[in-house]
Amino acid sequence: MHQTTTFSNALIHWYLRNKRDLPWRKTTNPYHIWLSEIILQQTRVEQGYDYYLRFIMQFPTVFDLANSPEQEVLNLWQGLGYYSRARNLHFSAKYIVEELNGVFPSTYDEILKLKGVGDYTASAIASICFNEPTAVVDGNVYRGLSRYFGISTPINSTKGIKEFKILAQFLINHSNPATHNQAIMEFGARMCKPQNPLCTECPFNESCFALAKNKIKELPVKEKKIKIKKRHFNYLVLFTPKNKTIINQRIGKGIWQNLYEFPLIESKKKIDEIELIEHNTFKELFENKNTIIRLFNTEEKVHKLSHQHLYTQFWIVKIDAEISNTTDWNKLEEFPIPRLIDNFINEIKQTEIFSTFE
DNA sequence: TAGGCGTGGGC
DNA sequence: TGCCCAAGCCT
Repeated sequence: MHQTTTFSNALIHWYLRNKRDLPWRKTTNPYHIWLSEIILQQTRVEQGYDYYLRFIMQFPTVFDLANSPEQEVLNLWQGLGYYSRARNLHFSAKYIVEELNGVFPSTYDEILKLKGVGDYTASAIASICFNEPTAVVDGNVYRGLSRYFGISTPINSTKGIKEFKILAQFLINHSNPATHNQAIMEFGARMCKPQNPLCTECPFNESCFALAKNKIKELPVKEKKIKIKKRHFNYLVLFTPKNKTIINQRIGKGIWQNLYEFPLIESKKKIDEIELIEHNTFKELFENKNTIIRLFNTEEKVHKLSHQHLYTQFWIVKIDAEISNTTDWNKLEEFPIPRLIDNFINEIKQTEIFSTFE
């Protein structure tokens, strides 16, 4: 017990002198901490920082979040990725308001029931906001513990997940779990980094297993590599005489659920204009219409997701008459759209294709 | 349970 | 360039 207290005290001592000044570290409001934790899942601080400030601004309380339409939440989340986080955030806000009278749950077990909240996030909120001594185990903690103690159990195996949780729980400082948890994560993020950790200035460098055995680069161990799927996307980008286009919402499972995009034709491989206009989706939209088609990008634009590479062609389709179910080009910003589409829109707005309609 | 789910930065 | 990684969770 003495040893573990020493470990935590050294950690906290380092943290108090080296921690970054971050907005979510100035509050213990569970709603705010919850927002920050969801935003920061699999996301760097620098990337999530502005999103956090905008969410606090636009949805100051859980009631504001619960009472907004999902589309507004997704719109604010746009560009951050892993959009199920935003959908679950909104779902859980409604649950808190409707089932819990707007009172944020105050124990690990109750917090864990929120959709989108797993072991890590429940531990973080319970410790930071309610002083419950439940240890957080995120990527930083896996790395720090596996290196310092020399644990080579794969961190993404069932066995490893259990093992590291038990160790982290053993090490936690019961008199100050909030600071301990934030300290061990900050330590992994800033000192025991994945590449080029700062071992020479590390407070644990005299007793670190990985440093002593020269195994910094081998730890932590992660098993399996994901297989990248290749897909070919063809977007039909309509321009009508009155500056309208068509966008659809993605429904069902898969990527970008509930976000919007141009009409999509997916193909097994790269296709040309002949194959495009023979496709049913194209016919349903434009058969018997006067169309002028032009491929916007001669090289397929490759958009890389964590599990898929999207080889994308944007087809400009101009017609000479208005049709139904269109959206004004100037109102696209009201819809949540994936980065790939957003990038394209910003690009085309700078071309003569767009300016001829202005 | 293993696979699916975004985006951006670092080397 | 290609690969790894980032305050994970859901099904």
